[in-house]
Amino acid sequence: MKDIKHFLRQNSLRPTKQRVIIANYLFDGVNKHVTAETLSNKLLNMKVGISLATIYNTLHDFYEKGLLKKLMINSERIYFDTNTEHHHYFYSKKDQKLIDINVDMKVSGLPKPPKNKKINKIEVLVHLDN
Amino acid sequence: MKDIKHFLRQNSLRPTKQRVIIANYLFDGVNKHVTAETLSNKLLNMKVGISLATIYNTLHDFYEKGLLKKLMINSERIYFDTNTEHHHYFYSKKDQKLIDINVDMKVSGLPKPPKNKKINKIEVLVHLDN
DNA sequence: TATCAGTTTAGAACGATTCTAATGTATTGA
DNA sequence: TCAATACATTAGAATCGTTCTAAACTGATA
Repeated sequence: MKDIKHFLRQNSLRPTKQRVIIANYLFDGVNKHVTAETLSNKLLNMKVGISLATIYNTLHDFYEKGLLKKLMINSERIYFDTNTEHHHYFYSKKDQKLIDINVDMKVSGLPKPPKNKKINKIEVLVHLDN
Repeated sequence: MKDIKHFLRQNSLRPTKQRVIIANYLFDGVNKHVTAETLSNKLLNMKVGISLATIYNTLHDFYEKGLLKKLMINSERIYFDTNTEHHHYFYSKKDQKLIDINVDMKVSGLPKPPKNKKINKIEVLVHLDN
């Protein structure tokens, strides 16, 4: 509690009731992938009512401060990942589920980027069947 | 013209005026990445008016027949790629542009997929800066 | 060439997200 | 401690890409 407030302040975020609740859930030490909807449901399960607008605002604010990574996995909704380290994913379309790949992987055979462009980062998405 | 109609029929698609126009544009031998919007604009430039609903229907129909690949690059719109071979991409967020990577690449260090799941395909997305 | 299944279309509906503007609250500094 | 104010929250409206609806149209078939 105390440290979540501290943590928010450290990141120039005013520790409001809603942000504290959401941060407590998101940054509890277990990495998570959430959407506005899954987060809202989780909060409802916890008997906490926070408006959707605030959930969107908060996810966005946390993202802006680098506390969340934004994922573009499918075009239906935006996923946020509490693991902001560069890493890769397994993705099961059937389960609509992402699983972190937390080991180093190497990509070989990469061609040169186009003129005047440089490589920022390489993302590997491993699609799962079944 | 003739062969586009033939091509559509081969793929169990009735060669209507609109589908012929769109297929002629999409499958002219030059690979393309389009969204419903960019395709609509392109058709308007060509002085062809095809309703948005038909554009969506047609892209979807072509996709269903395996003539287009659907891309989930960002969550704002759906991209379709006329190159249906498995391949990778450079992506420039700034330019909102995708560039095909048509060389073989190898990914090493991949962990085992979760129980009861098997790897379907591996997609590499190379983000460009600048 | 009549029939009919499949297609196109305008516009309505939808769903995720963003915006608006009114209300509420954490922070500040006196 | 409290007033002032800058920042947050909220319900509900708006937005925007996409899908649906249902009426009009057209390619295929016999």
